[in-house]
Amino acid sequence: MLRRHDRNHEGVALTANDLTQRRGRAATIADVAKLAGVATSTVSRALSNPARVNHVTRQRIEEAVGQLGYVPSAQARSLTSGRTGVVGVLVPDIANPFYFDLIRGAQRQLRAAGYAQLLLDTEESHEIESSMVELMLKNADGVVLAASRLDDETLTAAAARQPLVTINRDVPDVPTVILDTPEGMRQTVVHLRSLGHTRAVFVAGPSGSWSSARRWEALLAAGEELGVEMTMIGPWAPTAAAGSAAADAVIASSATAAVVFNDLLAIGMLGRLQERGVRVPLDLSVVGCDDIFGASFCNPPLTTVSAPIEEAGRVAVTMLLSQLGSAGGSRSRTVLPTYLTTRESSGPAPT
Amino acid sequence: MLRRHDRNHEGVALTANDLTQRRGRAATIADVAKLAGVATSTVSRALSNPARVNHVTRQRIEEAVGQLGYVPSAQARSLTSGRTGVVGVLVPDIANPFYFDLIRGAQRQLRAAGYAQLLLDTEESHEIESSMVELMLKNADGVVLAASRLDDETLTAAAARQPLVTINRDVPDVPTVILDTPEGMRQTVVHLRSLGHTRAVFVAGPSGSWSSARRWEALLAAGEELGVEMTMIGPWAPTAAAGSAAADAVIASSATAAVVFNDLLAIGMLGRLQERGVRVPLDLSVVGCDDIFGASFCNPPLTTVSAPIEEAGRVAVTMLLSQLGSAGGSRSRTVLPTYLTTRESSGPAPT
DNA sequence: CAAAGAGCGGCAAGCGATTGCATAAATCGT
DNA sequence: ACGATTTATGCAATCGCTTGCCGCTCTTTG
Repeated sequence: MLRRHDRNHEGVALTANDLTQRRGRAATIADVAKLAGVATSTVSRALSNPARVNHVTRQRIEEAVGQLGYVPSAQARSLTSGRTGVVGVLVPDIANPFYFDLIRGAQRQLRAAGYAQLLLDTEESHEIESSMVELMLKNADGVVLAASRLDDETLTAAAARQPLVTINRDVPDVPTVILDTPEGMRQTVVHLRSLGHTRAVFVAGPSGSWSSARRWEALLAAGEELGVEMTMIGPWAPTAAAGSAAADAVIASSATAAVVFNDLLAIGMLGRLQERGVRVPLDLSVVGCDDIFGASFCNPPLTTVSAPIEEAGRVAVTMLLSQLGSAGGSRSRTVLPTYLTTRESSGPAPT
Repeated sequence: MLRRHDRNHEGVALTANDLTQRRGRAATIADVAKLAGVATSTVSRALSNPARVNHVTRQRIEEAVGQLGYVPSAQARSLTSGRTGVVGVLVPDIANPFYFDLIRGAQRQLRAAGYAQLLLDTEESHEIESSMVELMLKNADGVVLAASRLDDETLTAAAARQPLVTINRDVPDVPTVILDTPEGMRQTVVHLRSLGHTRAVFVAGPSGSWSSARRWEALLAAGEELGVEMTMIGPWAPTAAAGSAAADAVIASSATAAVVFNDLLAIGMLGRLQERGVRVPLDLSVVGCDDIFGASFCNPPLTTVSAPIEEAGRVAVTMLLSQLGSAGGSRSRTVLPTYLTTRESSGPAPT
C-alpha cells in the first residue's frame, strides 16, 4: 500500500513537471514508466502486447502515455526488432507522372500494412540508384525498384540480400511485376495497320531502358508479321522537353505513324508538331504509352497503351510484404495486362 | 610487433570467412573493426571524422568496409546522434500534380543536403495528418507540411516541438512559405474585366482549405474594386472528377467567366463543358490556378495563375534546414510571387 | 634531457526500446 | 493446507553506433 502511494505521489509530481513539456527532449519510455510507476519493460509490453499486462496497470500506463504525449522512437525500436517499418521506393524521376500513380498505389498498400514509404529519386542515374539500394539494405525492410537501371547481376545480388521487387524489369530470381506493354504494342501495330499505315517509326526512350528495348522488339516482330515497316529513332530522355527534338526527327522520317516510348515524350511531340504545321492525326498518327495523367485531355487526346500503373504499385508492395512475412516462397512474377486505348491522335494514313 | 602480427593473422582468417557473405545478417561496425584489427570507435571515427584517424589505419578500415560491404545502420546511428537524416513531407494527395513539383523541389534540396525524404499522403484527412505529424516528432528531423488541414493551435504547438515548415498556410509563429495567389487572383480579375466580363463565379476548393478562403477573399475585394460581380459556388474536392459537377453548376449560374480553385478542377470542368456544348472561351472563360503539369497542353490550354511550386518546395526545405542548423532564428515567412499566365481558355465576354 | 604537446586509438557509457529469464503473488488442485 | 501453476512484473542484456575521456607514443621545445 505504502509503496503504491509513494508511486502515485511521485507520479503527481512528475505530471506537473511534464505537462510543461519537459523543456528539452521528448518523452521516452522511461518517463512513461516512471510516471506510471512501473518498469520500462511493462510499458513496452503494455504497448505492443497488451494481453501480457494487467488491465489496471495498462490503464495507468495509457494515461501516462497520454499525458506525456509519448511516441515510441521507431529508431530505437528497429534496433532491437531488426525491422524498420520502412520500405524504400526508388523511381528514376518523381516528376514523371507515370510514377505518380505507381507511387500512390504503393503508398496505399504500404499504409494499409502499417509501413512508411521512403521515396527516393534516382535521377535516372545508375550510380545513385546503386548507392541507394545499398543504403536501403540496412535501413529499410524492403525495396521496390521501378524501372531499374541496374544490370542483371547487381539486381540478382541485391535481391538475394534483401526483400526486393522490381517493376518493369525482368531478371531471373528477382520478384517482379511487369506491365505487359509488348501486347499493347502488338495491338498498336494492328490498329495502325488497319488504318492503312505501312511505315511507322518507334521513338525510343533512354538507351538503358529495359522497357524501351522490349517495346521495340515487340513492335518489330508485330510489324514484320503484319506488314508494317518499323524503324527506330532515338534514344531520347523520357521528358516532354525532349519531345520537340523527337518531333523534328519524326518529321524528317518518312513514316506516317509514330509510336512513342511514353506519353510524356508524345505530349511533348504534339506541341512541336503543331508548331511545325503537322496535323495530328491527319498528317501523322501518334501513339503513346502508359496513359498517364494528361493523355486523355491533351490536344488531340492521345491514343496510347494503357497500363494499370497504380495496380502495379499495389501488387509490387503486396509481393514485397509477402516476402517479408513468410520467409520467401510466394509468387515472384506478375504480369499485368495492357491494352490500346484509342483516342484522337491516331487516324487513317494520309494518302 | 607480435600483437600487430596477430591482428593481421586474425584479419586474414576473417576475410575468407566474411567474403562468403557471412551467412546471416549484414556486417556491423564490430565486424569491420575486427577485420581491420581496431576498435569499433576507431572505425566509427574513420567513417565520420576521418581527420581524427591515422592515414594508414583509415585505409585499412576502408578496405575492410569494402570487403564486407558494410553500410552503417541509420537506425543505430540516429539513436545516439539524435538526428535521423529524414525529413517528413506531408501532402494531402500525392496524386495531385500540384504536389509533384513541390515534392520534387523538396527532394532536390533534401538530397543536396544529404537528407532522405519520407513522403506521406494524408489523404486529405485531418486525423491522418495529425497522427503523422505526431509520428514525425520522434522519427524525423523535421517536417514540411503542404496545405495543412490542421487548426492553428495544433499547428503552433507542433511547430514549437519540432522543426516544421508549412506551405500555403499562414499561422503566427510557424515558419511558412506562401504562394501569393491573392495577387494572381487580382491580376485575374483585371484580366477578365479588361475582356469585358462583369459577372464571374469562383469555383471553390475543399471547405477546410486555407488557400481557397484566401483566394475568395482576394477575388471578392478585387471584384468590388473593379466592378466585377463575384459569386462563389462549391465547395468541391480538388480533383478532375469533381470538375464535371462543378461545370454543371457553373453553367447553371449566369456568369460569363469562372475562376477555378485549381487547375485539376478546371481541367475536369473543361471536359464536361465540351460535352455540354459550351465553347471555351467563346461562351465561357475559364481561369485555373497553379499552372500544373497539363495546364499548358489541355484543350484549350488553360489561362491560369502560375506559381513557382517547385521553388516553394525548395525554399521550404531550405528554411527547415536552417532551423535544424542554427537553433532557430532565421527568416520564417517567405512569400513567393504568382502571376497570371494567359492562354486560350479566357477570352472576351460573350455579348 | 625532462616537460609539454600532438596525434592516435581504446574503453566504456550511453541512446531508447525489446525480450528471455527470474521472481513474487495469486489461483488451483486434491 | 501445501506444492504446482498461472499471471503480472521487474531485471538486465542486447541491438549497432557515437563520443567523452584516458593513456600511450612520439615530437617539440626550453
